[in-house]
Amino acid sequence: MSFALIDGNNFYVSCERVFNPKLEDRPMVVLSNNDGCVVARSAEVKALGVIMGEPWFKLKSLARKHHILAYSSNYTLYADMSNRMMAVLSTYSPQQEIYSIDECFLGLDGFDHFDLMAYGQRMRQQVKQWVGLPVCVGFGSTKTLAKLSNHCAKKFLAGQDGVCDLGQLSLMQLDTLLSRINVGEVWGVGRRLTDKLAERGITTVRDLQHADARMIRESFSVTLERTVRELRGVSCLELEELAPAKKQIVSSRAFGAYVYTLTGLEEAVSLYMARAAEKLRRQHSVAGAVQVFIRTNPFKDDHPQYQSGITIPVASPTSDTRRLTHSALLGLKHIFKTGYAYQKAGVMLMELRDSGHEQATLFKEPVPDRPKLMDVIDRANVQWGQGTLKLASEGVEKIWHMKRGNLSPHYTTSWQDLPRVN
DNA sequence: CTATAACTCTCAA
DNA sequence: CTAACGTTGAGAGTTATAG
Repeated sequence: MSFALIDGNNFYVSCERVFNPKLEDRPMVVLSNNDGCVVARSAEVKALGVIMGEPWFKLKSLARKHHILAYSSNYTLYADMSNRMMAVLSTYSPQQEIYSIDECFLGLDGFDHFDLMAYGQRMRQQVKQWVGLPVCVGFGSTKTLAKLSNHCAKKFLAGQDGVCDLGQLSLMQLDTLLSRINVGEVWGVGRRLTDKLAERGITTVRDLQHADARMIRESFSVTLERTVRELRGVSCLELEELAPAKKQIVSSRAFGAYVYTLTGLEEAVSLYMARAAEKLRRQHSVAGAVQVFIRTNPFKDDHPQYQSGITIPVASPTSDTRRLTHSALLGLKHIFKTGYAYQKAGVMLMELRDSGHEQATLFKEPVPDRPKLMDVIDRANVQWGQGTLKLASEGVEKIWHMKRGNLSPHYTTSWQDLPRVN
């Protein structure tokens, strides 16, 4: 068994460029919610030294100097583009694992005598032509190696034209290549681990590949030991074709403007719970407990700080927005303290299980579930847009709404957003 | 004491 | 003019708590 890992290049940036070709070759970024941080960078911006996650306001002067364009994130567009890309790639193997919005693994069982380099080129070419997005392809005998291979393809380290197959290198070539890649590029090795590994003299991928497995398990973790094995070509991570149901569902957001009142927080929590409950119903689960949390802005150290959260069990597991919201608002009242500038709130659905065979309750619920009502609400919001039907507790003013200063049109999902051609 | 729950840390996109 | 810093999910490891 071997794997392919296909990854979109600067995915969000590339999505914007598909519909606005003037952005090609321009230094540009896409920002996180509230136009807060840089979450995607074009090659031109990377060359200027802009790092991932940098707060946008800190880049303002650099941006002026180099005419960096910044787009608010348009997740509706990116999700739709992702679906198109995944659909094309799914035709290249009977086994696909969609790992994130911009990357997927393919299982290559029985592709032993394929010309993988040519196969990868076909994927690239077809995704570019049919969807408009540039991608890179990496092949390897384990998922970790396929990931690393993709990294090489992107950096033109051992690949040609955005495709790389580490399996085609001789042992000597591979050894040399791995000794030139920093250990931090390995899947699962973040900044913290990079530092800890460096203390033990492990700085390159090659170092990690040859590290003593028992030492790694004892000094680090079983996870890293698995990574070492995978680097040696021993497959420890399987392809997960169907995503398992989530064990928890979170909906949280920073506000566009500080919120000071309980009413304001109640509106936000109601909205977040509506989104979370939609996700819950989509995977046909019910929740046994609800967590709600609020906090002030931790970056403002001259402001009084407060953060709190509370978990409220629901009387019986449910996916009914009204009952879940009721519990969340109960919790919110409990933790709310007046006199603070709140910057973020969120809800979490916990103790999830399959709906359908719910435990019969001993006592009658004060508020009974209304599954048909929930179904009508979900359908209406899909058909006519989010927020078409909602609970009154969400309110209407929403002065705390996200900041999205430079949002591109929903080119692929809204007729209204299509530019007029005259 | 052990078993579990709750919480913290790390990583990923 | 100033102030302006993401979201979601998982897993492992550690600490607190119940019995």
